[in-house]
Amino acid sequence: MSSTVHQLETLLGYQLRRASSVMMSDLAERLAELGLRTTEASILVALEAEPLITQSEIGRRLAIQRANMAPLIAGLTARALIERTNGPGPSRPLKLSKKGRALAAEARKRMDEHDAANFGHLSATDQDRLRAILEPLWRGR
Amino acid sequence: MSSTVHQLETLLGYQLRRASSVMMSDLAERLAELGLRTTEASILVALEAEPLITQSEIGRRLAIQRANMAPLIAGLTARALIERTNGPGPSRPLKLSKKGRALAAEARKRMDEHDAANFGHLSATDQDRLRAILEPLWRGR
DNA sequence: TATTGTTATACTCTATAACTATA
DNA sequence: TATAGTTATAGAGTATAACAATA
Repeated sequence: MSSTVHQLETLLGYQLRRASSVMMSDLAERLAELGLRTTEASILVALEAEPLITQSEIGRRLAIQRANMAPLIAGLTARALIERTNGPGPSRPLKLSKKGRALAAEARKRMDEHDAANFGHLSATDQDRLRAILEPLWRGR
Repeated sequence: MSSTVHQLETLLGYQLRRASSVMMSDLAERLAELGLRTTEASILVALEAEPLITQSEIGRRLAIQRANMAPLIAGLTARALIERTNGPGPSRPLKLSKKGRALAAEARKRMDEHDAANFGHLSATDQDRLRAILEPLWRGR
């Protein structure tokens, strides 16, 4: 019956935050070897998975706001990793350049290695359980 | 045998990031009603749980660097939420003021509500499983 | 009018380097 | 010397507001 004051570690939200922070650092390190930040890599990989979508559509998929997409796309374009196509209207769908496609594949490989290194020890069942818990948290049930 | 390009959502690391991001936003909203940012609230709650530790020790517990602790502590001190004691040496252990203790309790309550709202639907077993997966990720096995 | 893309701006968290003061 | 605290500074991600161009 001691007046135990709860530690932050008892909170699942806190556990999630600390785990995510360490995971992001690990991923950032792996991607830095490719000259990519995590957001840049996620854009390349998203575009690889779904070619010819617009930058605002990528932003919607990755939860990056329009205003923040602009400089990211500008940077990737300046590095000749992506190109704008001549779509009709203001949208200008994006595509990976040859160089961009190769880098996207490399980035995807690093992400796979990151996942394997950090979650590979979990059983397939536990991996499925984890996904089933996490996904509704950000998709909103 | 289609050449399916993997989606980011298949990666557990990505799931963790998106979930953590949404959870942090939710928590930040709840704490903002108390005039606290997440880092500030975590410092108050940590100090409530373990009185009279130094600011660098708090930083070690919460993974906040010394250099970043300085302005945080200065801000909380200016708001009369914490006070420095006259410990020997350069350490100057911290303590919550009466006002700080009350706010820490409020913050802790918001954190509990946040956890309940977002993880409360999970069975006790699933909550234990989640903690057992997350904690080693940041403690380093 | 609604959407896209852009610019400007600001806030939060995090990171490194360098300095002072104290044991 | 090792640790604590501080200052300055920078990078990265995220947020809002406002504007122009296009359907």
